[in-house]
Amino acid sequence: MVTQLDAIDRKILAELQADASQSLDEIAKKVGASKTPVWNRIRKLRDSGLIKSQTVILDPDKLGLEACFFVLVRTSEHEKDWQDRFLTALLEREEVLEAHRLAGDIDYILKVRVKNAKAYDDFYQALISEVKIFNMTALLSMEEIKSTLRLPV
Amino acid sequence: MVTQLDAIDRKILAELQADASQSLDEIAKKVGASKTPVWNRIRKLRDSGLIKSQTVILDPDKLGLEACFFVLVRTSEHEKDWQDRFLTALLEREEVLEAHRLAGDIDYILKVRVKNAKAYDDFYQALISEVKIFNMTALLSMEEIKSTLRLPV
DNA sequence: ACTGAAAGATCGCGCTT
DNA sequence: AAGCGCGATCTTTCAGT
Repeated sequence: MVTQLDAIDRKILAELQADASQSLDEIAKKVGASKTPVWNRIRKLRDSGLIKSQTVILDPDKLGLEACFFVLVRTSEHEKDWQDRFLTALLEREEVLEAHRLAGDIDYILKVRVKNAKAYDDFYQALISEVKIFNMTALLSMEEIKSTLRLPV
Repeated sequence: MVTQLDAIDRKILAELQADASQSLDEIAKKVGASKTPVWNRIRKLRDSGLIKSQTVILDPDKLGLEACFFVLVRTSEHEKDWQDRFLTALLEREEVLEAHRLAGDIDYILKVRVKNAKAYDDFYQALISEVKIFNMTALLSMEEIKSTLRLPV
């Protein structure tokens, strides 16, 4: 936490998270301040890195990416070299939307978006041919109940 | 997939995903077309729902949300009423960033962002007091290797 | 379907209180 | 720090290829 946020900063962040295409005037009106202070605050939030970027959210189904898997990965290898190769493989593959290194029994979890089960298998085969993996369990999402990157501010 | 995308649509989507704050001029130049057609395409993409929304991405650590858990949920109840209450609970809780209903052994997976382990326990206690859950396993993320909502277009 | 132009909105910033 | 206001820029529309 770089700096303390006040109530107005939080309102601004909430508005931007809800819809970043709003004009400065609209945001200013909603948070109950005028343009200049709001503009200065947004700039500060950007510069501090708290606002990392601005993007559009696409509908994966409409892009034909209808299958979502969560993949639990266990490895027997814990050397630096193996880890580097594994990480590189994950970063390079655009079907991998998230990858986390975990504490405990399971070493990694991935979120993977692909066209269908066949495409997942292609991904799986490609990955295990690149790096040795002890065990990989895929959990198939049947329904996305909730998906947000809206953080409580 | 509502409509077939051509190469220019894909380039536009890639640019918008990379940085939605770019001006129309910049995008037009990068995709090698002029403003008006780009503007018309973007509007079509919006109207079709392929572009769902525009938002800012915040840094969770800088907001003090330093703990990320993936939660595997098994339930013994499969009635509609139970499911409704569970879904409502998930949708209401802002620390739940993602929730998927799964095929197979594990019924649900959640992604939960909170301040610390204590905050996770608060969430956990609140949830199990609201709805009966057979088994819940939390996987603690040690490191976010990759996190993107950038879909391959 | 693209180009170019032009009206209107919005931004970014300096000046003032 | 907040408000005003102006020039510059960007968005959006439209007539003409």
